[in-house]
Amino acid sequence: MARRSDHTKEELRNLIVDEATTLVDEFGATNITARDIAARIGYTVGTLYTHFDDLSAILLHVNVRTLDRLKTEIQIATAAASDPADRLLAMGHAYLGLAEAHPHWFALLFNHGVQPGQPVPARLQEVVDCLFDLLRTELAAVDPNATADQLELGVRALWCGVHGICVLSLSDRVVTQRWRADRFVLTTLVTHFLASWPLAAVGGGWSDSA
Amino acid sequence: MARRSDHTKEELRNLIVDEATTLVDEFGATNITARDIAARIGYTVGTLYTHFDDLSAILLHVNVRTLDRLKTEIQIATAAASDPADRLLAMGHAYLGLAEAHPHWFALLFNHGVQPGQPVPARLQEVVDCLFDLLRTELAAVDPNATADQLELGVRALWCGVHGICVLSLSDRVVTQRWRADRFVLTTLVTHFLASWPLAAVGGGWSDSA
DNA sequence: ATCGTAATTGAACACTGTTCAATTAAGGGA
DNA sequence: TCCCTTAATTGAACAGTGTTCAATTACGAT
Repeated sequence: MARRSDHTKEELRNLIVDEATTLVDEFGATNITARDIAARIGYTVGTLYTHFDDLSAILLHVNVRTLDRLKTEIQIATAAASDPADRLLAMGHAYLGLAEAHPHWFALLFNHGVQPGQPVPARLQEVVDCLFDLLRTELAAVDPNATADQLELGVRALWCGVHGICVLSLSDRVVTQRWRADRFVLTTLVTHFLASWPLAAVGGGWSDSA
Repeated sequence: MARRSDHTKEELRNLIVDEATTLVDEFGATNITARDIAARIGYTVGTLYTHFDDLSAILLHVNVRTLDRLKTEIQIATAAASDPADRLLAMGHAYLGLAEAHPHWFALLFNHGVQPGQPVPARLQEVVDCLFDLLRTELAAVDPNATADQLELGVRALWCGVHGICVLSLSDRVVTQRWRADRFVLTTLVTHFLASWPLAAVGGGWSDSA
């Protein structure tokens, strides 16, 4: 039953990640199995391991797709706004939008950690860096007088804030009452942040280049 | 080998949760097993299931402990500060402090979700509500003129922001470079937020009492 | 002392990720 | 055309997981 000619090595790899992505989106990463993926593409479970080291490796590639899509949607959202502050707000809403539309992708992205070992996928780091750059550019445009240190702190603070909204939005776990105003919270956070940006009081002497 | 007299029903329940809490703290929830817990307290795995429905139920009780501890530490931090704004900042740092000291507890708290079904543990909701109340009180003290709607949005925004810092701090997953300035980020976020609090522009007409 | 009740056991079950010898197909050389 | 090397695919195994349940054991009341 081996069908070596049906797909090239690379096609099959993509096929596996495609199917994994679909399954994660629908059922969540914790509810899918290696045998599920294999069955849906008409192969046996053993085949997965000739193309990937791990099930974990497959899921990491799903994360790359999620980040790629996030980047795309953020770029689209940015293009639609004209003011730097508006662009930052739009980026936040795009972030939240993807998290709401595909919670399982989002959960996998931040729960499925890389082992304490080094092997951080290059493509993943690359997309993250790109997103940070987008943020930094816009925040710098809001007030060109901000120092580099302030800028770095600000970017991080904004990212964290928006991310926190997304994370808590997806978990009616701890905060159990379903919250229907996440977008208002997002606007509140970003607007307040930008209203006093940059603040002279914070932003000096934190970077430890040790 | 049954030792019914060694512990009462309630003592044994506590013993199980105690051991689970310790193991989670050391190894992380994903790396411990029902048999591990049982072995460490000198019982068999079957015993766990006469006292709890699920392994998941045991982990939920671990979460209750985490929240209790969080509440305690936040109250301690609050007591040490005199200004409302300082208290809010101190609460944030206490939050981050626990997350850094016990990352596995923290991860379990926000990853181990309750099923879409209803059974939200009462004690859990109770502690969360208490924490929100603490936040609301302090934020109200910062500016007594804020409306109730603004207050609700503000509390949520602050909580989310701080939470996001904690979450991303614990994951060198996506943002892979280890970040040593989380406390500065926290100060930046909270300070900026409070510097323009409350903002008339946001805070009206978001609450849908439908 | 005996009995009934209930906690405890340990052996099973179905399922997971993962491995690996054996099988099968594809391509090249005679 | 046939064979032979190479490599992808298989399917049956393995160890380990959460979970169940009849059988066993110990306790408290009679």
